[in-house]
Amino acid sequence: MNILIDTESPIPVYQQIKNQLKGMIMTGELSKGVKIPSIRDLASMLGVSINTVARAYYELEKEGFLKLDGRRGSEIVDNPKPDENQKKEFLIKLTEEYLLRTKEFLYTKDEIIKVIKEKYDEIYY
Amino acid sequence: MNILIDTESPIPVYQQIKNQLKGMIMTGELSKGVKIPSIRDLASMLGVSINTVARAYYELEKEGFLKLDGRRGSEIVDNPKPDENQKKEFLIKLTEEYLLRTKEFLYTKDEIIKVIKEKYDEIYY
DNA sequence: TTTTTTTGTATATATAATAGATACAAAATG
DNA sequence: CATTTTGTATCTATTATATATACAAAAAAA
Repeated sequence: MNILIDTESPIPVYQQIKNQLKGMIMTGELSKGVKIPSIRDLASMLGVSINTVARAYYELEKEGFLKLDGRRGSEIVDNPKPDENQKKEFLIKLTEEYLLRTKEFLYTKDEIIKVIKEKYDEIYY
Repeated sequence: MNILIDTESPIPVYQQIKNQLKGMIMTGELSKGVKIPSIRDLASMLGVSINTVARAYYELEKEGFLKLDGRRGSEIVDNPKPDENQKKEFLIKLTEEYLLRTKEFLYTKDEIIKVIKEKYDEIYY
């Protein structure tokens, strides 16, 4: 369970947790039936309050990724295939946001693509 | 004066304004001595409150980019050359954050670069 | 000059989001 | 049983963002 928290990021912590878990679920790194750490344990591992993790889990449950089964712990209930349309839209939205932010220094297209190529493998593997 | 506001973005509006202006100043698109729109005019153009633009201008003044001269309007007082190291670091940080967020759906390098190429011109011009 | 408009500024407020501490009850564990 | 561990609920602190509105000085118009 390798979750990275960036406190400098404008993305709230509960979302960072949620999104990284979601990625692990959709790729099958966390697969159906697997028990995930209790809210308390993960909170303690990450050094955040239990409510922060609880919110991440709660939203993942709402989206059908896992089940918070009473007080029996939490486990993955589905590894949905990402909706291709939604996936495409998401990338577009993230990219627009990203490029807008780069305008603080105004980079050339080539500069940006170069860094993407350099960082991609580092982040993805 | 082409400033884009993304209300969906986690980046606050006043920062979006500030950062895009900063970009224009550093590239010389807005150069020394140029009068920039009044706080009210820009606020009205962008559809935000005057305080939001005022905050952007105020912070740019604090950083030495422009002067809010009493009630005589606002003008650019400097076109600092971006520190190349800082500029490079900034792009790397943004890119890492961006790629980390894309992991919610896991894209190929080519998918990402394709969208970057498609969106770049749209955002930059 | 006098009046009107336009400027940046200050204040007070609404709203929302984030995250935390803490207590609770049900289930699992021993 | 008793204890520990679970998710849940509640209440609160803090901060950030953005707004409306009023103000006074300067500029522009009359």
